[in-house]
Amino acid sequence: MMAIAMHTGIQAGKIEVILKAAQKRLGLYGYEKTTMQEIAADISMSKSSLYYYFPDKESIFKAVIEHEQQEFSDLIERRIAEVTQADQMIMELVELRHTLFRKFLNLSKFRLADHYKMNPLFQDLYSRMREIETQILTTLFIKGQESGIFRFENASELARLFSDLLQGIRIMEMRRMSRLEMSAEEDDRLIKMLRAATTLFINGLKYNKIVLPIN
Amino acid sequence: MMAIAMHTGIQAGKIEVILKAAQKRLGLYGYEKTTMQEIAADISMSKSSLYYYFPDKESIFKAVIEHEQQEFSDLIERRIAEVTQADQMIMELVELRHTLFRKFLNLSKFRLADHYKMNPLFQDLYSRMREIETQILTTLFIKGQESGIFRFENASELARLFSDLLQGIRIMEMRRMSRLEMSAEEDDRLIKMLRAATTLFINGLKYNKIVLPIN
DNA sequence: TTTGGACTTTTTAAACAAAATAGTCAAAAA
DNA sequence: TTTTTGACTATTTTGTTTAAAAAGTCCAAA
Repeated sequence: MMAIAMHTGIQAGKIEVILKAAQKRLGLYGYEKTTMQEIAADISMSKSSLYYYFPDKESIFKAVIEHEQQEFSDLIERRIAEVTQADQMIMELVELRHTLFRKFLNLSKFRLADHYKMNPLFQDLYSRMREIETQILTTLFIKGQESGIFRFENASELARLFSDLLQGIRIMEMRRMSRLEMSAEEDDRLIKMLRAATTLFINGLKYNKIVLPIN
Repeated sequence: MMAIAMHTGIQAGKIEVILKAAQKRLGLYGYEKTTMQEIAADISMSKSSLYYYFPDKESIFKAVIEHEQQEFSDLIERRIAEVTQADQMIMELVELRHTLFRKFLNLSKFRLADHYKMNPLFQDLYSRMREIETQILTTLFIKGQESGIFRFENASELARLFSDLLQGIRIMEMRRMSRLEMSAEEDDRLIKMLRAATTLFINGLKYNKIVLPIN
């Protein structure tokens, strides 16, 4: 989005209008059930005009999701700065991450059935988000280690393990759910599971005297 | 298999021959790529004869897998009896479970891509296996609690959390793998991750003074 | 620089035919 | 009476064709 705007000198206003319309359609019908025609009609434009601002359909939705993602990263950074202890920061991260998870679930109608064969587009963005998460976790683990509350080797491996483990809980819990949506109770249950796992994980790290056998 | 044998008085010998042939084909080509014709040909029988011993294709493969499953349960029981401490038993369970996981992976060519849309048949058996695992874990957690090393509430919820978490690690790790098989290094990495998670989990339980917020 | 109408190309959907496979049955063999 | 088989039917999968929908292009006009 920025790249396009920069090398062609297109006004950002129109782009935002397009993205907003795309986001709305994405939330209501999902990627595949939204046509360029419809987006154009929503904002009283011709389809061709969309192609003036974006090279293809994918780019539009990519921009929409990247925007969400950026907002998340910023939020995390701000919130985490408010806390000083590593273990509290980790817990905070888990909470925020879950909020985003729920949001994405609504946003693009991620059902678990779609989850795997999700458009490569989403796959990419999704995995990038997990990279960001792992990155943040790594720094938090190191912070905890430096302040003397955690003991372990290889922070990034540990971060990945933790991230996988949380993702695993999400997937497992979703498999048990009614296929089409997540109820408030199911959501509540999921976040409780995540909290419990996090508590245990952090506790395990705190009092652990042995070197973990990863790598 | 037993049910059929019982109410019709069929000799068990033939049934075992069929199951052995089916198991071989299952390992080589998987469920969908194995035809009744082929199984029959392998043991110089006509297809119709298979239907004398089994009501349908599914039943044959169901019997094959149930057999594996039973062997696993028995093995677990024997091995666990050899250890006295709950935490060691849990670790032992994780190791054995991984062995079975690897075996199934080969046996029925479970790729992660198939994993979700796996035949309902396997879905059932698979989830039953996880039930067994959770059951065993529950008793082990209670045992640990009684001997005073663990502190928590609701053992069965805890067991499910742990079981999910391990399954999640498996899934996540497999997603990163080369699609068609699991190499020795990948297998090694996976079991190390599982061990690390288990160690942390157990440690978290051991020194945990807080009540976990599940339920 | 931006837009829209006419156009081409690619993807998806539907309908149908052909092939492969699961499953049935009655008669023959053991 | 139990077991086996070949000939049969039913169901599922695969492939092909065609029509429709949607993506994407291009150029002249605003």
